[in-house]
Amino acid sequence: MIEVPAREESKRLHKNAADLKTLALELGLSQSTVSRALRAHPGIPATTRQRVVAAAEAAGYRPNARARSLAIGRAETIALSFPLERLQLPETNFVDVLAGISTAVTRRNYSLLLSPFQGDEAAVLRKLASSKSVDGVIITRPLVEDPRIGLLNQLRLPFVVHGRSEVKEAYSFVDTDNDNAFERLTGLLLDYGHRHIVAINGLAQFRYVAARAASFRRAFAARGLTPLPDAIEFVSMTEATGYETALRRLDDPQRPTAFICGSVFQARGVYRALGERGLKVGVDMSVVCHDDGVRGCSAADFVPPLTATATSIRSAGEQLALILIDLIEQNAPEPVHEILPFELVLRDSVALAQPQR
Amino acid sequence: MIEVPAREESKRLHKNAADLKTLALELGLSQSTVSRALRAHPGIPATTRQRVVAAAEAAGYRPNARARSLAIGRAETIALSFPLERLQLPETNFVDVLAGISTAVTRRNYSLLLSPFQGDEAAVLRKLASSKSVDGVIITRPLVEDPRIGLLNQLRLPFVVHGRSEVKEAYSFVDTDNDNAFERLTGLLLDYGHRHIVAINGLAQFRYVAARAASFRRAFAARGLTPLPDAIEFVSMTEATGYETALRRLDDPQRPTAFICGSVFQARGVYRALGERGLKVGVDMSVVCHDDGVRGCSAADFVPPLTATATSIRSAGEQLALILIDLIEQNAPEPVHEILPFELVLRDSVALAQPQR
DNA sequence: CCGTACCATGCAAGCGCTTGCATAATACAC
DNA sequence: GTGTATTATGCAAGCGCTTGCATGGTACGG
Repeated sequence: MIEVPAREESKRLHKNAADLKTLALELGLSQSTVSRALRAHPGIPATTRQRVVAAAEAAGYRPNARARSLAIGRAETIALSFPLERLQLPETNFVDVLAGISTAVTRRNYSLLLSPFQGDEAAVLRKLASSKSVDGVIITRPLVEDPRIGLLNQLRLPFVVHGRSEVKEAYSFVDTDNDNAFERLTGLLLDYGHRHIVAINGLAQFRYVAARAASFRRAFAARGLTPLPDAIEFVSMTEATGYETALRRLDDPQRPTAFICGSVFQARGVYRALGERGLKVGVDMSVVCHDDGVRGCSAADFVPPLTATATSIRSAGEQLALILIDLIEQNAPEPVHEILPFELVLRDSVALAQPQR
Repeated sequence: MIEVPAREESKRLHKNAADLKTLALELGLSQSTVSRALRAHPGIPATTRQRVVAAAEAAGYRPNARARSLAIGRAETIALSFPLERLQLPETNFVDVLAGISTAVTRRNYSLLLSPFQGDEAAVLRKLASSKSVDGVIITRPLVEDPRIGLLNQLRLPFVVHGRSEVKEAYSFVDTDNDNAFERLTGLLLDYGHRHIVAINGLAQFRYVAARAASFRRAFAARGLTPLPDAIEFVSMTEATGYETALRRLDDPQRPTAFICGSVFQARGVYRALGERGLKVGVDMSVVCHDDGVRGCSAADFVPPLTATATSIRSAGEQLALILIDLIEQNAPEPVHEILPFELVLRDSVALAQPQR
């Protein structure tokens, strides 16, 4: 029996036991037992566990995360690596992914470290790996041949990619079904009789852009048709480029009858251009879009409402985090590949193609 | 002289020295010296330092952040506590703050932990404090009487508030100059002859909302006028509420001649409502807005462009992080109060009030 | 050549937690 | 009553770094 001095007793009331040691002392137990009790290790009888848990709660004790992570060799933290610009532009997709990641990370009792970079992402990844500040990392926007995949494999830092790359190495990813979404949108316009369709796509370096371009052509091919050689525009995903591109194509003597946009932002720009040229969406011109936008900047709020393929970017974020944590905890020995479905939401932005003008 | 076995030598080439110990061994120095050299402590001669730094770089060595933070008692990490919804809605302000925080945190060689909550923020803050995962926290959207301030002071967790509260306790904050911005906008409309102005404000529980309401009245008072009793609407900061509120006020027999909005989102809703009622902004009706929006959803892109007060939310974020880190590192013993200026950008959304209808 | 400085480096004790192994205590079988 | 399982708990060695203090070595003035 250990004599607990009265001082200790009063201490318990006054200050939160910040310490495993103090807590153990107060309970008259060893640190090991207390530690194991808190983690519900087998071999600790329920009565002891309850006593310990109650005391910990009363004292407001929580294990020091730094010490714990040093001891167990894991930080129970993952990082999201991203170019800082994705926070500067109104990249709602990114924010949506972030929301999904946050949710899942919290649910699994992990923490999320934000790791923005400007310029040299590889250096940041190297630093994350060698300083062991996180157990794994999520990377986004893979290039067609993305060097980060090789690097991370070599650094042995668990990672998951949002999107796919064409590299031969093994890696886990979560991606939306771009391939079929763009094909579906294109098919829709073709079935409405449109032939001169302009696809406002993203920048060619990204894999998903290539995938979308291919899907576009596939939809034509499936109907025994061929798009015009300059049907696809490879530009950035902003309102401004959507606007400029649309304007340029509208002023072309060969004016298209429909636009497919890669994002709501581009679509917003297209709407603006059409407005300026006095063309009514869904009457004089058809517009569709991949990416439904997020609440408040949503395709549904366009005037007229925009027909679009919607995917839950948020759940992509959740999957990314969950898969990464599984990878870290070895629950998933094999690389995981997940392709999320999309949904086509018909609204009022598509008209039957004019017979001929 | 220590005999370094050949194996060690080859090891150096093959695998990155993950360890202070190994690195020290390779250099024939003690851990202390290597550690101090890397941190550029005084007392380590330059030649030694260079040798050590070179070896560390060659080996790709970076101190284990977990061990370091345990040893120094700091995590060199701060958290941003926020309600998860702020990532779900297109809260561009929030993202802008986040961008600013990210930038500053990175610049100071700290890390940023994202700490979203749903429901009980106090519990999350308590956990952050007791598990010592971060050295400090940024909180946002203070209430008029915000209990978090007392809590954090009591937990002795350094913190900075984005915005102000009315609590008596000491705390550091960064805020925009809401007080004067709303007054300026109101004054502008009054000077254009408007008298029946509706202010679409935020929810009353937030301190900045109260501040804006007061400024609104102050502008009237400064001209010997009084706003109508129901001039101020306390609603949420979304497009939908902007729309609904505007519609309701437009259909009121006492139709206002001008609207002031608390955010671009509300303003977007107002524009939509006006469109539906066939009213032309800047001709039949005047609209101004506090908050310039961010690129791509900016007041400048409205049709017609929206007159607004602009503040750099991003630099608010930077200040928040910098101040917090100073607080943590004791560079700022006193609470810091920073009020950021705004700028009034005149565009085309304001007309002279009709003589009388 | 000695004493005092000062310089360059090392020793070892933490930081607070986890965990393999050991140990005391109890239960059970015979 | 003895031997063996089983149970409940403790010991102590880390995890990899920092840092106060100690130490051996060199420089320098007298």
